[in-house]
Amino acid sequence: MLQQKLATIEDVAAMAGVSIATVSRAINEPTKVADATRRKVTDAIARTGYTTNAMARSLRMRRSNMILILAPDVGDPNFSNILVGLETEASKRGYGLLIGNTQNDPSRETDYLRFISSNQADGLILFTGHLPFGLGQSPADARLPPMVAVNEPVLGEDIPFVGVDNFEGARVAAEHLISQGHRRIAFVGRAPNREINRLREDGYRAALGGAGINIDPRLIIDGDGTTESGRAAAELMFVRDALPTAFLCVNDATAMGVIIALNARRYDLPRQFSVMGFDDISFASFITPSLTTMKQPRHRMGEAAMELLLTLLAGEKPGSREVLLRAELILRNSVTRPPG
Amino acid sequence: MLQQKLATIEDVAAMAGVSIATVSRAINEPTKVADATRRKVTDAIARTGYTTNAMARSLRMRRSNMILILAPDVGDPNFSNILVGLETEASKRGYGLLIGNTQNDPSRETDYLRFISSNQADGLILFTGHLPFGLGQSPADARLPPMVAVNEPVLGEDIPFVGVDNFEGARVAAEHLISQGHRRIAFVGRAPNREINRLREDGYRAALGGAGINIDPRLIIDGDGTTESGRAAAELMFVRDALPTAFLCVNDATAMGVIIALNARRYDLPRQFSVMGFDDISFASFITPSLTTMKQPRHRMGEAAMELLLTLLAGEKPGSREVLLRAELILRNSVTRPPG
DNA sequence: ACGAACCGTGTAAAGGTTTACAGTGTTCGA
DNA sequence: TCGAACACTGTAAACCTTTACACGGTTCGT
Repeated sequence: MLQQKLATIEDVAAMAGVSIATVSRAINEPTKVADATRRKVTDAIARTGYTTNAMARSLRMRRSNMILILAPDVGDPNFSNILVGLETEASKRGYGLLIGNTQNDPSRETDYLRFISSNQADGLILFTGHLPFGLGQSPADARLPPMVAVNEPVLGEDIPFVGVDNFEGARVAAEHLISQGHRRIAFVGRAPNREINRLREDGYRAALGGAGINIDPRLIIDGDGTTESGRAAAELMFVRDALPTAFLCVNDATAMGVIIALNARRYDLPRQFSVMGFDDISFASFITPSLTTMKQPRHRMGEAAMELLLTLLAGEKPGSREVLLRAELILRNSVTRPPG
Repeated sequence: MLQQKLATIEDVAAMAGVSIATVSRAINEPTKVADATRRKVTDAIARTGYTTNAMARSLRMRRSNMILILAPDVGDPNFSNILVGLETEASKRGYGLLIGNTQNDPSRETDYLRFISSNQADGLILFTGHLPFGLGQSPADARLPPMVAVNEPVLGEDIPFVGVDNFEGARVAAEHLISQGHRRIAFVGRAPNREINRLREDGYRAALGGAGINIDPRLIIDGDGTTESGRAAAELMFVRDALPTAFLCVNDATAMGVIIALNARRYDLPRQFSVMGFDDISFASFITPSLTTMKQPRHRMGEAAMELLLTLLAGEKPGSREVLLRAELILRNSVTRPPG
């Protein structure tokens, strides 16, 4: 009763009294096989509990129906929702997801490429913002595997990209602050060498420029996007004694740092200071005051990225090699009119 | 210069002037091949850029060196760190991780089993707390694939388990509150049919019992572990007009809900109420007041679970089929002595 | 000096699919 | 009635490894 070995296509063929070719066709191109035969086959499949051996199939077909996800940090609150989107689309199309957490370690990036070179994965989704170390440096492998970058673009490599329009989103955010009456607006999280940060800063500058506001350079503070950097940045402002009425932060984590610092100094938020984030991570609504921010359509980003990759994989020309989605303004309690 | 097709073992063999068997041995059992030959082979490998085709290898070896991770929600803040632990151990041993996000949808659970039955994954890590739907119901597949449950045990199935000692952890937490002088301690997040919740509640009861404290049943409130359920629970206490001096919450998310509710009612925390969580998720330190909680050794849980699974996979007898790690008390600012 | 043990290598089978090609039988038009 | 077109089905090759087995050559103990 209990089958020791898994049933193979041959067992099914024997039971149905046909050749293995016919079984294969009955499964993969049902129209090409006579009704009666097909019934016999499906019957035999049910009786044997047969499932196609994916390894043999991949070997023959030269593709694995697997996608490798390369992410610097799977714990990033931005990551998981995108992953769910990726996964929704992937499993809809019969693909599986292989996860590679690199922690920004070049050797791990390289290591994970073995999945590509060994045919265990057909394509690549990049969260890292750069090509995996070991890919594309030598001219030998000018042939890059099919891949798409998500969330963070890869600079100077013409890699298809799906993400949010950071420039536009930051501009909308800054304009919201301006519309509330703020004129002295800080930007926390400057990092010119990180594309996302740079774009958001540009959006901020564009909004202030558009409103005819001169930017006090002391209100622009470096940061690496961590909560701690936000906290430190806020403290720095007090040291410099150049205070804004509102903080536009490069992301929610940074904004939480700013809020923590201001709370610690016993300011009454948002009455005395407005704070705005970007991303709308899940905890943004839990901090006090709950965070006004720009929401990234993460699920859709994941879906769009996977969709793009799969069309690339199918050898078709994609509609566009860059998909920019709009961030949505989420109004909560951390922004109000400036004091006075 | 650019190889159209990937090099196979045959190309390497030809270039090195040996048979493919020797190449295979030079790679997999280097000691079994003469030094001079081995050098010729490694040389040829380098020149051709050969990598073993994992599909052919898996087909032949009947294992894929892949592990399927079945999780209800990859966005769970508890999840990612465990995943990193799993991944650390897995890639150390040459295994890859396949991710299956089930959203507690039985059909998705079943669907993901195709990776097991098609030989694409050798083993299973279960975050779900139950067998995937479709496994183990019919007596036919009495042969379960190698698997281990992590974080949440599978009830009544004798599945190897790695997790935290929830009973002991909750007891330590409750004892901490008692040591601060609390006598009226609420338990938020009762859910008798969820093993984790049940154990934590038991630990709470044990601590209070041990201290000779009678438990007011009105201080035990149901909850599903979400932030919203914590908020609702706190509100319910006010309605019931049965207030504790401290809230022991089944997890951090619930605790954050309680804190949000108390903050909203303008209580001064922790002076008027103490709140304790369990898990130490990353945001626990960011809420105000920062959360005193029990830290789960998530990274180690992941490593231990993968280690256990891999020994199972190797056919060896594991040291123990259940690994219970200790949760660590993390002192922050949400707990103090009761008022008065 | 002879057999045993051993070392290094090659031959060939096996692992389970997909699919080009060939073959058989039926239908249909002229 | 005959050939062509057609609808199904089968044969066998190909995908790329690993490994049992066989084989030839050395070493070594007696």
